[in-house]
Amino acid sequence: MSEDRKLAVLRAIVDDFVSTHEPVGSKALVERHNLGVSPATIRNDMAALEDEGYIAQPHTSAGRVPTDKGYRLFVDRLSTVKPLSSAERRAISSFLAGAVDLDDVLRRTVRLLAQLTRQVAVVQYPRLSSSVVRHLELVAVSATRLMLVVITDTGRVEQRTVETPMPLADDVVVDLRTALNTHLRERRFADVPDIVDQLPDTVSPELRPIVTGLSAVLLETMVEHPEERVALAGTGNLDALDFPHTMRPVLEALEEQVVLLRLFGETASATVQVRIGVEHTVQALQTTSVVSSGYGGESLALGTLGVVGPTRMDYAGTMGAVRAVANYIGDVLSGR
Amino acid sequence: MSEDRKLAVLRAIVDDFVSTHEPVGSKALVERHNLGVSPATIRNDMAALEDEGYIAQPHTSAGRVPTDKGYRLFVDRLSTVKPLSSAERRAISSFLAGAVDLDDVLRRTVRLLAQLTRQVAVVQYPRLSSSVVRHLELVAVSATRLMLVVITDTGRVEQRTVETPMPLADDVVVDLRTALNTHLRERRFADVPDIVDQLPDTVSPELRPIVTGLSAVLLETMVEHPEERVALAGTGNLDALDFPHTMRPVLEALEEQVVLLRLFGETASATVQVRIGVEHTVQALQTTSVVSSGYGGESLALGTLGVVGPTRMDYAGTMGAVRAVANYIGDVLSGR
DNA sequence: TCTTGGCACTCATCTGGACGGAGTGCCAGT
DNA sequence: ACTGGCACTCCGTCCAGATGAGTGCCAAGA
Repeated sequence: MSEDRKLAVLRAIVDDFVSTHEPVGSKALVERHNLGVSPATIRNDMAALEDEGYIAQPHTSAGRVPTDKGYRLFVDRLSTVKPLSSAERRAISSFLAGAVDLDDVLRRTVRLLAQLTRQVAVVQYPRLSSSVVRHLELVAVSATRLMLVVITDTGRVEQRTVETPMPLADDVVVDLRTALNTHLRERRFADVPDIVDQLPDTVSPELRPIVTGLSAVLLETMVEHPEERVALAGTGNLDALDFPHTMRPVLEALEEQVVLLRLFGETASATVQVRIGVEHTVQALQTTSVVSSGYGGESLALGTLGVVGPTRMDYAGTMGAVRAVANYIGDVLSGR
Repeated sequence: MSEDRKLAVLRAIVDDFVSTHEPVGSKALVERHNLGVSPATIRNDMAALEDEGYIAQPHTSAGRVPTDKGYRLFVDRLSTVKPLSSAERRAISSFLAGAVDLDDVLRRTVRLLAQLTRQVAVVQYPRLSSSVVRHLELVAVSATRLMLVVITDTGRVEQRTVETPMPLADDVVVDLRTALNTHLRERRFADVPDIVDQLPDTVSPELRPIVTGLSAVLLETMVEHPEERVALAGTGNLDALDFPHTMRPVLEALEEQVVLLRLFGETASATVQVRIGVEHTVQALQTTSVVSSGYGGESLALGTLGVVGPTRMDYAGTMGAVRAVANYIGDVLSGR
């Protein structure tokens, strides 16, 4: 029995099943692909593939369906990432052109990705940890209340209010703002903790309690509790038929930012990664596959984006779209 | 035939159908409600209600189902808003306590509302048009690029980048910032257009081209294109069974911010409003009902929030939850 | 040793008919 | 104005049988 043909059969099964969404049998297989052998031979190969766990039968006398393990083999060895058509490339640039700010860029990106793949798209905002502080702003919103605004090089804006232990005069606020910017501007977020630690020592004693309070909030905002955000689109592309009982758990998981971030926390590199069905650590996503990629250039790793869909998806096409969009948005954001 | 009893019958039908989700017949009706008459009598009433368009039969010899018109009558005349239980009240305060910023408040609110109603919740960010400018910030992100940040009294932060026609020195940026704040701080957004118009005249001639450019962006950001935002939660609560074919159009509509804002644009007042099925101007939502309310106090009208669910929903309970949450968040946000 | 045609077998799906039950509309009687 | 009775409609379910796609296995051929 030819090992090569066995793989060809697996590929054919995946192809057919992905497009028809129905179990595929030996006869249909030889008709639709020129395998050059008879159905009986295919049946032998299929039996072997089933023994090895790559395909399964929903019930006796039905065709075969790829297992998660089968998809894995397919993705690893049998499929090549499909480059986008030139029409699709054009769509990307025209879709992203004219974005006015970071929010807008990400909103457009996530919708674009959802549209290209006809699946649910998720785009993580540029991670704070790999950003640089562009500016810190301190605004008195009341006598004892400051609003702290952090602006990063990627255009991300984070804000937070801080209670001060005593009322502050306007010029004190100015001093504080200057002090903060002097020490933090153009510094990488990764370096922030060390700098913030020493911050109270750099100001006059009477300001120290205030700065100490500010430092705590700074740390919390920028390091400990860096509210990483994600944009989501295309939930309407989910097809109830693809999910055994309901798609409720999937929708719930998608709404849970924590889950999405965990998902992406595991994908750092700029290459396209695929996680299939049971490979997920999150229970609710074990009926789905996730295709993801970091964006922002080789070393930058600004963030991650990807799509979530049924395990039965067009991996080649989806991987192509994810890769293309990741490249594109990486260029856009690092060119800022 | 008693008009009162006819209404009682309608109420009973709505009650039963909402809880069982099955067409309700005359016999079941007299059993479950003490109407004090026989099924035959009820049948007469039902026939009348059907003639008048309040209820309908899915097919001959099935029970009756309320029509959108029936729900409308029910909501207007037959149901009273159900106050929350004390446990629910407690849940609200504990859920909202500890929110650190506006984003956090709205995120928590929308999840809370989704959880209380077991439906899809939507919360609009405080409308810019009814906000007051607290502070304007101008940050040079490169020689010819400024980032404009607007902070409102409700804690909302909007940002936008502006290209300047010529490179700007640091002290010029400071001057500009001061000028902007002098004229705009503490002004209502509604007054912004007039002020911005006159802005170029208030600065020295050499700054005029820059200020003109800034003015345009200011207007765009704050008035013409005020990116109103919404928070969404609970899409997992949608039940596929409640929607004829797929819930895809509903999910798509929910993702479309424009649609949601249109939905809410029509709800300004602080009282709870209900829009049922075909009453929607948006096609995709005609299989749903929306319960919404403005928040932010009688006159303030900061924004709107609400829930989207199947027309078959517990209107009394939902209206109670929406009203309570609107009150609560109104207090929280105007107390800032 | 690999491939192939043949064959018996399994089992989901479809069909059509029968049946029960829930529900209705109508009518005549109180 | 209400009620009980009655005939009728039509959905849902169950059953039996037919259909057909698909399999596994085997024995024969290359």
